[in-house]
Amino acid sequence: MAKDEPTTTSPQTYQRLQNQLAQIIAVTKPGERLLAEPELAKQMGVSRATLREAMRTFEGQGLIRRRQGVGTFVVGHPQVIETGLEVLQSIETLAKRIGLEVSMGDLKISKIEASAEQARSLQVEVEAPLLQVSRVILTDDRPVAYLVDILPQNLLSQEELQDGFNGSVLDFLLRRKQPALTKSLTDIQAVAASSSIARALEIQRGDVLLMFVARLFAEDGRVIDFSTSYFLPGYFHFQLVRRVE
Amino acid sequence: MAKDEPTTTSPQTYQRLQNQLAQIIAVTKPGERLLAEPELAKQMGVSRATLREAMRTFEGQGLIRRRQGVGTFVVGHPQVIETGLEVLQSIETLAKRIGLEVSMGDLKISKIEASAEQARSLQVEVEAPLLQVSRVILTDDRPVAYLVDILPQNLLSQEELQDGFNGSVLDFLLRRKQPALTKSLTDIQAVAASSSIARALEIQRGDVLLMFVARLFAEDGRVIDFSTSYFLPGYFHFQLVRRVE
DNA sequence: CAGTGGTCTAGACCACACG
DNA sequence: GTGTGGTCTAGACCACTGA
Repeated sequence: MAKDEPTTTSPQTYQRLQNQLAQIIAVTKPGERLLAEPELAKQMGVSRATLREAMRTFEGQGLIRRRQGVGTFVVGHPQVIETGLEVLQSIETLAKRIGLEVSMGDLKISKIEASAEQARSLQVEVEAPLLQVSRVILTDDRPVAYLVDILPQNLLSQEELQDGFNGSVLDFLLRRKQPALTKSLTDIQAVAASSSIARALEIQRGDVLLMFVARLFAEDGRVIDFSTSYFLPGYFHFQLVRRVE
Repeated sequence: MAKDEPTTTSPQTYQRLQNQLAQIIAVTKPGERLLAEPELAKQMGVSRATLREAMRTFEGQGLIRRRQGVGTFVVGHPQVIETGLEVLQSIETLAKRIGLEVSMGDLKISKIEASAEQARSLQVEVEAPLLQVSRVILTDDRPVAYLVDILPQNLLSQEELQDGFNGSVLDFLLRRKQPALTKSLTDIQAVAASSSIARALEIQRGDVLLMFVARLFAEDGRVIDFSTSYFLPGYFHFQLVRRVE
């Protein structure tokens, strides 16, 4: 194991704190609340800022969940959504396959005009009419993914989405069979949560997220859907077989 | 585009700051230094803590680079290493293919004993002798990836690595042809940089990183190498074709 | 050595959830 | 209202770099 080799004489305060916090979290039952930050900071003999810094780690691992106006809670070990990346599947399909219950929250469907980037990705003109579908995936009342689909309005009207829409644009398109889909070209990145996404996922701004940016292609080569997906670490295991040649 | 809809009356200070900072960075030539933090904070009328918070974004995007004891510098737009994920290739090979110069820094080769996790991943006994090879990839003197390979000592001795070793364990194994490699099973995650990794990559603790955890398999099914790779966002574009079925 | 970023403090005010 | 987490301040000290 690679060790931290501090060139300083004593460990940083936040590292000491992290150990103490790990203890506290370990002995706290899932669902229970931690002491309020000012109180906890006082007990541990540090300022609130330092305490919060130490807490970031655990928030990032999904071990605690902080809710403004309510408190900080210990989270039980969640069930992980494990999947290969070779085949494009909706989160809903994935979850169903492993017997995990997921629900959708915060569904927003809005008409927008193509920005320069969107126009390029979707192979349409700038300011072309687009439909934007955004939603949050929850498991056990916990937001774990934030998904945004953007597609030309002529491919999917707001009205069509009313009946039998489970939230997944992909599932909807697959069920409709028209146009026929072939593949998705996905870009994989790591990003820090912006304020709006942090709010949607009930995490802190700056927290780490895995992001997929994908273009979905039809048989005729058209781009049908431009999607951006944000995943909380710890709740998903994306795997991939890479060939050696 | 989804807008931030602040329920509050005025935007947060750090958001205003980010706009101002974006301006400053835009008009500063790559390689030039920004004003010192206390000075900059004073000019912008905020505390240093708030300024630093606003700077995190740009650090994460690789637009600025902070070096303790030296200063904060504007970074020119780097060349992106773009690649599909289907085929396992070393960073060195990738870079060469697109004509990008990379160098290796901070090479460490050490003998360790298998931890429980490592033993499981490599299919060996706990405390079995392992070789750990860690290194940093630099382009243009900028650390962009931190790579750790762990493999059984009987597969690769410290001595063997002396001659013609470019840093890539994968390239070395491929060149040796024995044992024959078949595939890599890779797990994709997003993580926050720990103190030690932040130091190696010259970023801030907590900054966002893309992480690959991979097991490399030989023809006979043995696990030859257990590797962990950390990538700075902005310097790599990992792409993937996902099948629809 | 002087000047930089890295960390920490004590305190304050705000936005939010809930009764 | 009360109590929570979210943000911000002014100041301090430390660790690091390079002259």
